[in-house]
Amino acid sequence: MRPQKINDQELLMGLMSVLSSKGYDGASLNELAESSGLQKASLYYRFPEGKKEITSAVLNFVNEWIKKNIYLLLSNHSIEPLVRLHQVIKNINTLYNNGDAICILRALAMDTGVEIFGAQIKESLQLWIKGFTSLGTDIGMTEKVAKENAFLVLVQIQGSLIVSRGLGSTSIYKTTIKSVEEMYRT
Amino acid sequence: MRPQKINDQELLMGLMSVLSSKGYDGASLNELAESSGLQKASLYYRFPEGKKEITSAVLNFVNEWIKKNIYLLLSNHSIEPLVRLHQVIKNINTLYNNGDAICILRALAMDTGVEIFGAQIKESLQLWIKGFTSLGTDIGMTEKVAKENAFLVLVQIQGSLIVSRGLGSTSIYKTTIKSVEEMYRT
DNA sequence: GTCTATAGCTAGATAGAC
DNA sequence: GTCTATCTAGCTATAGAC
Repeated sequence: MRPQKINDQELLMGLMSVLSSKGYDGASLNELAESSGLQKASLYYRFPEGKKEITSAVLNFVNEWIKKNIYLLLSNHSIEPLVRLHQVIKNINTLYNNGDAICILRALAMDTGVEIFGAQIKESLQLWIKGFTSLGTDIGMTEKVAKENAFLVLVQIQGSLIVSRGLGSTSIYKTTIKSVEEMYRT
Repeated sequence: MRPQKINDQELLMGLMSVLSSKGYDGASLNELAESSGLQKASLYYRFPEGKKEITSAVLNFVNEWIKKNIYLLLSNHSIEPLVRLHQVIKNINTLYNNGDAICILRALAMDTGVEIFGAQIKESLQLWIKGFTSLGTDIGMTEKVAKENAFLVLVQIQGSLIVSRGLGSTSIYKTTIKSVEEMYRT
């Protein structure tokens, strides 16, 4: 029982960055190993089922991150709604490197990825929507309007990440983030 | 000089569908050949530089499609603005199979694809934006507002495609299309 | 211009030393 | 628990018949 060279958190963060930027098919085990600081064979020790298990573990990690940093925070009634939003926006900016990153959920939502990881992707998106719906009702929106706005936030942020990447500039991401903040200003 | 078994248009359409749903790394030459109705070696006859040339040709095809079915149509002053919009929406619905397809521009906008095809992706996105900006100014928006709305249309449609795929339902795509139509109702 | 067959390589995955 | 070395399958790409 040797000590772990790399702990789970570091490991998953490295793996996530490769899966996000390259996608499931594009991420090779060599790259995944390199980014995580382990050799291929060691990755198989940590994830015996290989690439599928690696990806699934990363998606669980992402799901936990979203739960903690978006969903639970937006549902936390002991914090002022606009303060929650402000903190969540900061977290989202960190997650997406201020618009310069590819969302792993979209990277994996190709034919290959959806077939295998569809349920996990859906779960994360739903957490996101539930969080923003909660925020909306807390500032006085009806359930219906709050849900519509929550979808709009998700749609616009995902879309702005695509367009930012396609145009090679994060300015539309930044504009979009500002307009999201406006949506909840009372 | 044998006759071509498959013409360029059919060929490119088949290739596009695989590249859209699988992405650049995920699309194998075997799949590309199968979807196009030719054998691998025949694909190399048509595209001597291989997968890169195939993808580049498909992106040119997409660019021409967008130019004709979105940009030029939206800029056609001899048609009523709202009629142009209506027709363009129909074309977009066809392109994206009413929300059930993956946009090839987003499929290729991963690290691997952007590095090689970034300029072509950017060109198509800019055509889209220019078209909707034209529509906006024609119904009385200032240049600034028209451009903001054009970005919003692109961002929302791209985002709604992602979320539709992630949730396994096209309903948010359809809602988004309706709200786009609303944006230009005078 | 399209095909079958195959070369050469890199992918995912495993064996076994330490 | 991590490593080096290696297996096999599938990949991109090519050769050469028709």
